[in-house]
Amino acid sequence: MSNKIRLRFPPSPTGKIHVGNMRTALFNWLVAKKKGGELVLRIEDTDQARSTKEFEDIIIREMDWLGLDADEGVGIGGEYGPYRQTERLDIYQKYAEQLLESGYAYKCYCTQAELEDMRAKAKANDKMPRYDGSCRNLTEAEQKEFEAAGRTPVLRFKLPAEEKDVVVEDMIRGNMTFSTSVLDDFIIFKSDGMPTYNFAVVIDDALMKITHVIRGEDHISNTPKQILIYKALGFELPKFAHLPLILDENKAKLKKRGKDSVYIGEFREQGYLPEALFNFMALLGWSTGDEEEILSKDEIMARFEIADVNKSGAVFDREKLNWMNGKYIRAAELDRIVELSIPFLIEANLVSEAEITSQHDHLARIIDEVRTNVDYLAQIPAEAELFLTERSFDNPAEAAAEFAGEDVKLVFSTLKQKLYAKDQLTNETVGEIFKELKKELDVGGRTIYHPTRLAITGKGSGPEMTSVISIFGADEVAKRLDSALEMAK
RNA sequence: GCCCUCAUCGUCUAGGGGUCUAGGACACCAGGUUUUCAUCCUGGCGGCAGGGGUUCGAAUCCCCUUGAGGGUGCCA
Repeated sequence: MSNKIRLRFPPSPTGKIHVGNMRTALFNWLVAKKKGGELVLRIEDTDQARSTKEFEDIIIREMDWLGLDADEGVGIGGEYGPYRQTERLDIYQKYAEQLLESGYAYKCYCTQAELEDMRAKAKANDKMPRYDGSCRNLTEAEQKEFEAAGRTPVLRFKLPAEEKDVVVEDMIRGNMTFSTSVLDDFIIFKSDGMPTYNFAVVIDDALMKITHVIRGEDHISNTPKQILIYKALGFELPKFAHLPLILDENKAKLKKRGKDSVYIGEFREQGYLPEALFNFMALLGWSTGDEEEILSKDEIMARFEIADVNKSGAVFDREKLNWMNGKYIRAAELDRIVELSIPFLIEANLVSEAEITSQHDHLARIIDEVRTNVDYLAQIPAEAELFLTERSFDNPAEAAAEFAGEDVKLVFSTLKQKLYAKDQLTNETVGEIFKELKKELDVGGRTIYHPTRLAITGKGSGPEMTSVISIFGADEVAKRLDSALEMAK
């Protein structure tokens, strides 16, 4: 047995994983890896109505994409398994039994309707909804009676009379005190035979030897209940840290089944780079304190301290993510960006599957040119289109008028001639051509550039002319120049 | 309602009694580079929620108010 620290990421597979959950995974990963500890991936699937294998697969796939590798857990294995809660029922039952025997739990036969009634009444009287404890001291005869009536009991945790205040020590927030008077005899086993969240986490975290529990702020009020269970079972308490929430544009908690696409998969599909999302998520609720915000995984890991995490919620700012992702796209190896961009090009019907090998260098040249224009790779086709399709004018009549302008003919013919005079067209050589053109011809710069751009690309703006021309090559440029002149007639 | 938490530019944040006429990043605006767009560079706009204390001195400490968020489930 080592004294390695052990952390866990325990999502429930009840929806597609989004940045809120993933940021929690990220911080756990950071703390674990930084200190040479272990990260456990546990699947909390006790909500039978909503949990699906599909969502579980998505969680694993997206963690993998971001490089958040667990050391142990679902899909990996380990000595503290199984790691899916539905496969640990016998374990929960055993501890529930123990609680029942030691008097820390009791069976409750109240129906959902009765409980709802109780809640409604409490609300009407401006009281906090608390279970009234009606089943707390049922005799065996009474219990038999309920069972005979076909009622299936739940198990409730009996609040220990000796506990007055429960103090949660939090690595980020310091101490938080809860009076047991605001707690009630909460359910630990549902009538469907499943443990509740508050019960299962404690058993699992204790048995899996978790040393640090880092989770969202939305779990703060669960913590005192869990601490009571730890104590009742004689388990050692882990350290807790509650992260500030990631908020939507309305400053509300991100919803797992919400409408806004903050799902990790959507970022992947839109061509965000994992290291950009990683970097961005790390900066939600945490910062290095200095001015550089583009940080590698290693830098983040080296500088991350859980105690430095903020206490207040952070709004998810897509604009800033876009900026950061664009930075990463421009800084990345071209080959990688090309590989990642090709599917988008195929999807947009700009190239065929068959062409990608023969056209590879040409595509790479184009992608390299247009990457400066995009925030994410799904935007590549729109930018690359003009290089991969026939020319089309937004406004043919206006273009024709432009081509009919004074000196245009001269500019085009001189340009053509110079293009063929070079044995190679690169940004540099094309740049020289334009310099010569300006010097030799007595025309304004606008008369050179604007009609030329319009003739070649059909658009009024776009990538630099030197790139445009060197990408198209002399023949294609000449062809387009000629046909532009035809339009002017 | 009750419990808990939080509170610096529109957003993400630095700041932990004097060096703060509050620093950076995104966004926005302007200028430069590119005779275009974008990239890139420079500059600008913009904030300590309010009120009381404590102190020689408060963005920083305390209290109250206000606001926001979370919880209040046989969801996790």
